[in-house]
Amino acid sequence: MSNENQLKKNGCSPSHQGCVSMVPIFNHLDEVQMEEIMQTVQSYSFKKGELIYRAGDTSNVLTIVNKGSLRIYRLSESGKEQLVRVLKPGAFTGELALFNETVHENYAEAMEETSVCQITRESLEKLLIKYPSISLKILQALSTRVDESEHQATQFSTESTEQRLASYLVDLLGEGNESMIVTLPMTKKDLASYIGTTPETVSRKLKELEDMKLIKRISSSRIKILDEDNLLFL
Amino acid sequence: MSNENQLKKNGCSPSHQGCVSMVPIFNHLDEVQMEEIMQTVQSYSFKKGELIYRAGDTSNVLTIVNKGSLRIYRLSESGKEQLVRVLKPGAFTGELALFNETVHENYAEAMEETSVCQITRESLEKLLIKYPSISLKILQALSTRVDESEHQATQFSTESTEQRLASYLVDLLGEGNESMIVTLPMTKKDLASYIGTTPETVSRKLKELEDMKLIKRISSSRIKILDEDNLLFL
DNA sequence: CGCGCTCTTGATCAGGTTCAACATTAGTGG
DNA sequence: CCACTAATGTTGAACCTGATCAAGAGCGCG
Repeated sequence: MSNENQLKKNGCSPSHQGCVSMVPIFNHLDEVQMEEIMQTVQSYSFKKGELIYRAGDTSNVLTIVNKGSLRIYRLSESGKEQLVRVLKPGAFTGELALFNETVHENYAEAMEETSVCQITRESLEKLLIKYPSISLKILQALSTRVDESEHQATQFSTESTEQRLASYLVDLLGEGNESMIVTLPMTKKDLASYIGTTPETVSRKLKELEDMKLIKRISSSRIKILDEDNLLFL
Repeated sequence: MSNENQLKKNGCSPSHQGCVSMVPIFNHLDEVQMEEIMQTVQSYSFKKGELIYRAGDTSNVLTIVNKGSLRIYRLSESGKEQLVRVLKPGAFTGELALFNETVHENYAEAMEETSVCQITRESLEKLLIKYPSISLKILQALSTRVDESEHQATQFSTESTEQRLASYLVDLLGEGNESMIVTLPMTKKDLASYIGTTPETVSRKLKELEDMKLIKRISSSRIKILDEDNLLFL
């Protein structure tokens, strides 16, 4: 982590307790155990656009998002940027450099005012030995991420841009969203990067989907899904 | 796992010990511990083309390749197949269904006569609690896989087919291969699927690379790398 | 030996990128 | 709070990479 970005460094004070109890990899523990974990994590804040780490950095901490959101992106050999995922509160990153004692391969950037907790390799290893249930939670999270990432790679190589955009919108909708309205959680530029295309194409394809009466654009970032079935059926 | 595919089922007999001791997630343990693990795994064999599991199957085992190789592939929503990776001895699969208690999202198929060891969720959880170092090994392996998979997704979305093919060849070469000759570990058809293109395009691009004097085709599956630097520089 | 594959090569076609111009939005400072 | 600037977003036109279709060659396997 770049030192100039460490705006605030403080032990997790009681007022921050809510944060750790929200974290999926810890939230099965009881209050006493939670308190123990609080002692071992450090809390930091980042302003919009600041990097938590960059590719090539060494690191011995796991970073857990507390509030705000992080943009995880990669640069390809030829220098093009690809948005890999967006981390919301409760999600973590940095596991590659941590567990393999290597460098980061991606970049983590604050998308807004964001606070994170970090736990060092030593502390985490102690916790994993003391509470093996935590490793199961991390194993769960990582195998889900492998799945998501392979799914994304498969989509890139087998489906059209239109299909990828459509299924992204349906994913955003989730289960049981009565309003059928989704709010894009990122700029169109980032969305384009995420689904592996250009902003121009996103713009055109959204218009096409609207012309086909599959969606309706409410505002620049809000879209109403009119025909979920046919969106997936493209 | 499909029952009809369980050709051979036997506890790991001493003659199979070599197999488990080769497995990266266990090979840091001593002989006594290794013996304990042997008791908990089951060994199976599969003939070429047989499926170890398919998408949609539930499962409570982790599958570790012993001998031979497995083809892990996915089907996209539109039914197209994509080769996700090839497992060689020591590698494992099935972690998604195992740790998340959900179904498999991909298919595992024997590429040749292949033997695997399987360990159940219950046995594995007991081992993880008893030997936390095993979870660290699995966490390492999974975070490496997340990285590889994200790297692949990034290549799909940011690099040309030619670049992907070239960097695949360089990856195959690895470090310090004096002969500069790589042997394709799969058919051109699978290679095409793996790098996200068609067999026709693979054929054409290989020819282009040869015309550019970057590679030289020795035989159908053996290729000599003539200019590693410029292959990556494309 | 011959039937299936995979593999190669050619010709055509379409989806998506790129470049350029303009519109819109968001961010900044007076 | 408005005005100005920079960045994002939209639309059009030309171009190009790579997919598709088709036909033939090579290869492995029963």
